[in-house]
Amino acid sequence: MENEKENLFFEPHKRGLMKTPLKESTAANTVLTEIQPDFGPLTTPTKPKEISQGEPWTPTANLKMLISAVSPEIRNRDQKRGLFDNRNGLPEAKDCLHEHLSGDEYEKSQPSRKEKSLGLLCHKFLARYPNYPNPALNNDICLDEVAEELNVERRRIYDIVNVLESLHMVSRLAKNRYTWHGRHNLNQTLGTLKSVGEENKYAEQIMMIKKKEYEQEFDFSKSYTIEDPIIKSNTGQNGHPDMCFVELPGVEFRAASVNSRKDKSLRVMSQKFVMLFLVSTPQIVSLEIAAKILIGEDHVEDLDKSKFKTKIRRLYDIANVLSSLDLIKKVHVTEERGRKPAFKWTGPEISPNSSGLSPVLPFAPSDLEVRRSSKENCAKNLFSTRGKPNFTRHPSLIKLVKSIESDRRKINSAPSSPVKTNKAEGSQNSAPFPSKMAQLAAICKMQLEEQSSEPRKKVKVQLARSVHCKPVAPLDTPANAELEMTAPSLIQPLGVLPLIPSPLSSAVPVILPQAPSGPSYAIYLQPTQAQTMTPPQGLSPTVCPTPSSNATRSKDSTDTTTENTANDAPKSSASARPGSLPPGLERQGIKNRDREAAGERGSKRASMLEDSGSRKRFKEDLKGVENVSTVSTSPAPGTIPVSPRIEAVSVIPENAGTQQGRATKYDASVLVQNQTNGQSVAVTGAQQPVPVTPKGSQLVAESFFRTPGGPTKPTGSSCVDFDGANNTSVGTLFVPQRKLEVSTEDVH
DNA sequence: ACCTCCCGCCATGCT
DNA sequence: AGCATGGCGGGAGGT
Repeated sequence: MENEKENLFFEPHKRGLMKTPLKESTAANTVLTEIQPDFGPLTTPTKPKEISQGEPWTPTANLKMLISAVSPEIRNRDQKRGLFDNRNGLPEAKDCLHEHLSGDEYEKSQPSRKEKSLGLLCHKFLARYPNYPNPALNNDICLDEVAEELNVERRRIYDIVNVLESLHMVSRLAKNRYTWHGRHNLNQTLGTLKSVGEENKYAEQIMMIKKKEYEQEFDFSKSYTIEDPIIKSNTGQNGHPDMCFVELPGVEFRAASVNSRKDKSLRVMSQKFVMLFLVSTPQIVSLEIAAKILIGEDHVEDLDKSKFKTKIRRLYDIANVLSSLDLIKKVHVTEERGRKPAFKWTGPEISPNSSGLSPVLPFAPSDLEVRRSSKENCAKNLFSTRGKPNFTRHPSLIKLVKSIESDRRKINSAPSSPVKTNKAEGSQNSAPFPSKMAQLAAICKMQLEEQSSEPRKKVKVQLARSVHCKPVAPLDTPANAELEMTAPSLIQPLGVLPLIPSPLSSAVPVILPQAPSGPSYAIYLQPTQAQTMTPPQGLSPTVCPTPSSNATRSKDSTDTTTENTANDAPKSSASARPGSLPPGLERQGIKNRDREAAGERGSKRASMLEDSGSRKRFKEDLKGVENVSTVSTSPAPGTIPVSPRIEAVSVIPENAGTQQGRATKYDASVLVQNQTNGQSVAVTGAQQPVPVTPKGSQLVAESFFRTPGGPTKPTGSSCVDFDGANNTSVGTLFVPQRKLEVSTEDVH
């Protein structure tokens, strides 16, 4: 196809091809590492030269390097040919290439570890596909091909794909084949994950953990382990043990094999990890806490070290991919005890897909309808088969099915007009980069590719925009200030909040994918349709304001601080975020976001663990709690007497762009809010006034299923933020006295 | 010394 | 049995 603007729609793989091959030097990879962020020179790629570290790079050079590094083709040619596979240890190849090199030299020529990092690999992978692929085109991904082109073992591709799958950015089509969905479903997915996270009371869990830690520090009493009831509670007892993979309609697993491991898979971990960010007010999650929570869900009991380490390893893998997607960025939280690795959410602000859950959400009726339909679709799929016991479906879903189908038809039939998205939205634009060299390099490369491949300036524009956007980012700042102040207030009685998982959660309808029939993905909206979409949940965010203050404070001990970093703001990076689209594009972007309205919620699956007795107990507690929790959201001021720890936080931002991204994406207004509130705002792109045209149905695909209101829904969207805040705050409490420092990490 | 996390063995489960 | 997936953790690069 001709692609219009950017080549967004061409087939995914082709993109890669488009790149202009500069020359690659073996060193290219190396270069990547060091590449500087500048993009300026996107245009002319010069020849790449290898750069020695330390050498100053010119943008052009960087680009070249990146390209070569990234470009599969190039790599294939050269590296592949011999160098590349060190692993294989093909001496011959090496020899050929590096005959002249001595052992040391040879080694140096080899790609460094960083160059082979999953994060960089992910960037390369992502560079191959548009953020918003044209559904009408063939968006299939052949794992073998990708692995070959990127010169990596297939195992690595699985790591990436699994995480992308958790975000519904890809879906398994068949053996060795995946379908690329890009960011079309992302907001929806995130909204759903947020809802599920809320239902699972992750915020509370986080708080509990922090509390425990805090207590331990002070030797309060026993050493708590993950085992605490609270944690456990979430986990299993209620009957809903761990949550299962949250699926979107149309994006479900089609392979039984896949399903078999669903519960343990990286995918689930990835979703849970994302949930933690979405429910946390400061949106900063340390690996330690994430690991504890994840372990807790699985098996509280054995929290042995090895298990913990393994979990951490996995989280790094996931984090690398999420970082490549610009959804999170690495930061460090510094406490008295030391520095702890953590990640900060830099993705879009998400309001939970209320799937009906929370009345809170202010959707326009029409929107609701739309969502429903989408849900229904989901439902359809979900219901259909798959019997995984683990999943639960929400009753309300059923209703929707009909409408969904009709929608689906429409959608399918609808002509797809190329969406304009600009890919720029994605990472490419992001001029601001993350600190990490690798990322930068990747980004640069992506940009280059785009340019080369695409015609356009759009990209440039976007870049520019992104830059502008950043200002928005400031959100954080306020927060920081507040934090400190607030922290004290945050204190609550330890026991106050019931961390207990809500029973509801169990109730939560899970969407089951069904796989059977044709790939639903086909359904994806078309641009127009997209527009139609309802405003996402995001609306509610506004509501949140209150929380904002809370939020601010609430931040967990750690994070809190950090974010503010102004830096972040700037970076914002619009870049990556899809949201940040050029004006024209924005709409589309928005649309995309919107669609998500419906959310499904996953249910947890019952895991094996837990003792029944405790479960019961928890369940009961939960019930009570839930109610409470709903309420609880509101902070209970003063209850707890803990000393706040967050006294001083120092942020060390480096790059920081965190939130900006979000801001970028969303309207200014939104941004404003954010700033005001601090982060709490959950704005969804959807809101944006996008005039859409309707074909409302289209959305369908995207929309997840949201659970219709679950029974009680614990927190409304707005509440959510709130909760987070509370939680956080709580966390803070626990942590008190430490000084937290957050620093974004750069690259090293 | 600690943080990261690459790498690939090998289990799992479908075909 | 063969192959696709992907859990898992040893061990090494980076800082």
